[in-house]
Amino acid sequence: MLDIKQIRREPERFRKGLEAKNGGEKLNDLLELDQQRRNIVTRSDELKALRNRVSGEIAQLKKTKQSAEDKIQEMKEVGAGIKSLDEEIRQIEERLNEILITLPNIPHESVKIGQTAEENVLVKEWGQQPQYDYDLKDHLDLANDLGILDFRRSSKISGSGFPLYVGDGARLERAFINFMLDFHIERHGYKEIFPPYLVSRDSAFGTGQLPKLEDDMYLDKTDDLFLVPTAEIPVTNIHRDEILPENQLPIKYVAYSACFRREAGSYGKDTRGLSRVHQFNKVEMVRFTTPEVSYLAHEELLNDAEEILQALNLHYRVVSLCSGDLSFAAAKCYDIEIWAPGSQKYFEVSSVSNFEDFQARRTNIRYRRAADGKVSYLHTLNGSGVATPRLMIAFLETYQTDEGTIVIPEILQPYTRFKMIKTQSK
RNA sequence: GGAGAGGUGGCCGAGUCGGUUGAAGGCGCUCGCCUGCUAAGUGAGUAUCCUGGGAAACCGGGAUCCAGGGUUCGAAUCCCUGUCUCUCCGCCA
Repeated sequence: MLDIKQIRREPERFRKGLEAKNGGEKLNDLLELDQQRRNIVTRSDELKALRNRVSGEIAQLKKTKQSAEDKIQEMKEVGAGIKSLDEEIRQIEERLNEILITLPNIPHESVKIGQTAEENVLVKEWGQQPQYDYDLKDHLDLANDLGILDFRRSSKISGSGFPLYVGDGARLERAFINFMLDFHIERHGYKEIFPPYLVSRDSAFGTGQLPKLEDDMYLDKTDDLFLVPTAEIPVTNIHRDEILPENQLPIKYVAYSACFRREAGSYGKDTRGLSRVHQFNKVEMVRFTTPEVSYLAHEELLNDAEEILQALNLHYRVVSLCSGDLSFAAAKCYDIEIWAPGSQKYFEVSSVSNFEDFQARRTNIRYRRAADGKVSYLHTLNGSGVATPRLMIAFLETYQTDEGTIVIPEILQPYTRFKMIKTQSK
């Protein structure tokens, strides 16, 4: 959520920012409502001040057994006036809020202005596309032939888009998760969180999934709970409505969670095998920082995610999203795209975002500055570190042999407990 | 799922028959004083949000005692609904 006071102060800056993000033209309405609201609040507050004063007088009169009838009558009218003004305020605030909660965050100054993903900026590449002297399979053929992934049967269980890992495939998936968690905990100093997978409407609103992405989440209508599309939601909401002392910052959490996404309206796009699924596993890093250091933290976060792929020796590139491709809540975002040699494509495995105070405002997470004791909103950031399905794609395709088996790199072997994946016995 | 108890400031905890209670008291914390260090003692301060004024320090007004409604001139205090926590019973991985 954007700050109405800042908008009031520098409307043109916000107008530009919102336009860069293909955001609405509702700024004038917003400012008009804001002005109306403040006028009426002033009138209501004046009446309340009067009522408070006279009520005190009434109390005194009653104490000394004098009649207060005329004052009580007078205050009845004042009370009615307050009630109607407050009702007006309520209605204005409702309309104001409706606009405010749908305005996206505005991009950081370092973000390129652009419309679509076409205009994203390549920031760096790590390693290079590996070369092979034999024909490559894509991950789905590999996995089918090895018997480590069974979409035919999972569709029987749940429908399309739900992976069923089998045997060494299941173990490899679990190895990824544990490897990544340990890596971030031990090398990058994150605290591990194991969060709930169902979250309330408030929580999903807080991180910015609601109201825009309601249709992309699975909803338990009976209890009005959403299955998490990312651990970002529960983990960020850990500190909702809190004021943290500055010396506790930065806070660095890492969480594994299953993630659930309906992927509504994405038919036929990237749908082969694991590239786009309704349920997947992801290790997510979340940081809470002071505003001063959040962009430093953003770079660190990117680095933390990259190191996973470096440790696994997988080629990737990093792009900085242009303004139009940024998510609703993000001020800046890097995507890490991993190379899948069998598919001859890059796949997004991680999104590393700085939300500045946008989520903090929605979730009401603040901190108390050490210097002067003042309270302000902190900054939240998060990054996937990383999502497994596309990691699996790149991994299988990169480490395939000419016999269709998969070689496990040494660093992962303590987790898999095997060095190679061969065809599973049925 | 059934029955009951309860949600007050950073924490504990008091709030009488509704009336200067943003809220006693204590702890903690901050600044100062004092005692050669520590402990003890002592003085002051110690919520957030909205709004008006001011460059700012700050000053004025309003709101907030889980949330939302209601009763009332006036509610932390009464009524209703929701929500969360705890206890007991049932059920269950």
